Amino acid sequence: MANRLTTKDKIINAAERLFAERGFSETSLRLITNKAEVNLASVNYHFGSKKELIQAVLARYLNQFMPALGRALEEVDQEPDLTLQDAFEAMVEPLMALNDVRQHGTALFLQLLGRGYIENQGHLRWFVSTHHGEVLEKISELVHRTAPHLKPTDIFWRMHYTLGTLVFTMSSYRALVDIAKADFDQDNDVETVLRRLIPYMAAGVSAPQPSLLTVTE
Amino acid sequence: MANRLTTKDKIINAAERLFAERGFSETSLRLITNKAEVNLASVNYHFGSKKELIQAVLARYLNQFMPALGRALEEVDQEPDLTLQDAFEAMVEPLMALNDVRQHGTALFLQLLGRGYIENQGHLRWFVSTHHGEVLEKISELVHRTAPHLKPTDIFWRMHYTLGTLVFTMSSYRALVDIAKADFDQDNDVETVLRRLIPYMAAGVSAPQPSLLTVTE
DNA sequence: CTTTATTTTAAACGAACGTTTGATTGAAGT
DNA sequence: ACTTCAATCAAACGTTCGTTTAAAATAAAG
Repeated sequence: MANRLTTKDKIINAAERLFAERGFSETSLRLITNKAEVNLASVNYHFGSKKELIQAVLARYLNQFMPALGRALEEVDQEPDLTLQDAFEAMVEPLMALNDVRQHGTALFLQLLGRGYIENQGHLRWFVSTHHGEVLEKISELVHRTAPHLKPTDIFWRMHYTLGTLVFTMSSYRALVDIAKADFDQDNDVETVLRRLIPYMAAGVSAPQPSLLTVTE
Repeated sequence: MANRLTTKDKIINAAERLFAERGFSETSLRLITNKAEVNLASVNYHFGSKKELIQAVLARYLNQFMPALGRALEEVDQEPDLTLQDAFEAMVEPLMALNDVRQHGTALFLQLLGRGYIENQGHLRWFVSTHHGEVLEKISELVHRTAPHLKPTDIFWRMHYTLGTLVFTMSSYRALVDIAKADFDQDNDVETVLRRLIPYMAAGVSAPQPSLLTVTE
């Protein structure tokens, strides 16, 4: 009957759920420690500060996901006639694998990612691009290969559009799934929501980009 | 030399800038009233509460934008062979018109919209759909007309993807424009950023949607 | 000018927050 | 058995927050 989880794990498990649901600054340490059934002071004892707890929560997923994504992209890069659709689909499995590290891990990670990007202006963007820059490079490379009509600057913008689509959708994940159920009687799990996104993102990224300078009338 | 702005306007002008930059809950009334050079208590005197101030900030833009967007959509609806690209381009002018109501109004509005959607789970989503439901209906209708291969549920999802693309891009507006300048020596104003988005969104929304149920392999 | 509303002001309120403290516990090492 | 040390705990600390109060200042009305 005893709880085999360490205090540190109980904290991080409760924290990520609440962070994903309510955002970082809207989630107090008192709420986390109540939910985790540990003492308030144990957060600062085990993690140092709230900020370091947030980083630990994000790092647990990033450290698993980014290398796995890198490997999946290398693999799909061998494919001779690769489409952008294929490249995006290759990202689903590493994302879904996060469900092994933790129940609802995929949804939690994407929600946390969205929260992190929006809440703290540019901080997470910097962290990801410096700690996992090679993976981002690889994605650019694959996009360039499968959509050679795009200039590097177009690829830059469209990767950010795609990130926006992904994290905004996932940060509203619960609400959207509930509406889809109520209005269309349609059930959606995480993987369905992800796969539903792919045609949109692939078509968007590879769309022709007309010059913006010649447009007046 | 005298300041002709009322206290109420000074508050709302300072508040929207800070809300857009830092988010609602990260912006204290003390910060707003310092920036606006008014007394702390005047917020509660003129607006009642912080929550009502947030609503007033958003309402000022929504009440101008939504009717203008509605008119623009009605107009473009007359067009016999309308494309989705045209429909999206029709939204640019109402958005840019927000620069008249306030300097940098377009960027501010889109940033505020993004903050509102993400920060308070579902509250703004409910407000917009109940107060401006006809305009959203009109958009769905136009999408259905220009992309008749999509089911209503597909349109629902893709409208939210598009909203995500738009508000995420605009909430990172400053950072993205700066990176584009540094890495590609490319200058972008708000309208350029908006128009650059359109091919992506139009291609994404009108992409074919394969069935998700048959996929198992 | 006097009286009445309206607006502005300084000050304080109570609540919630992240963090620190210092005592207490319980297992490991000798 | 005694010591050591990491872990837990209740309690408090100092800040910051949104909001309220009641007096002072200003504008409007008679």
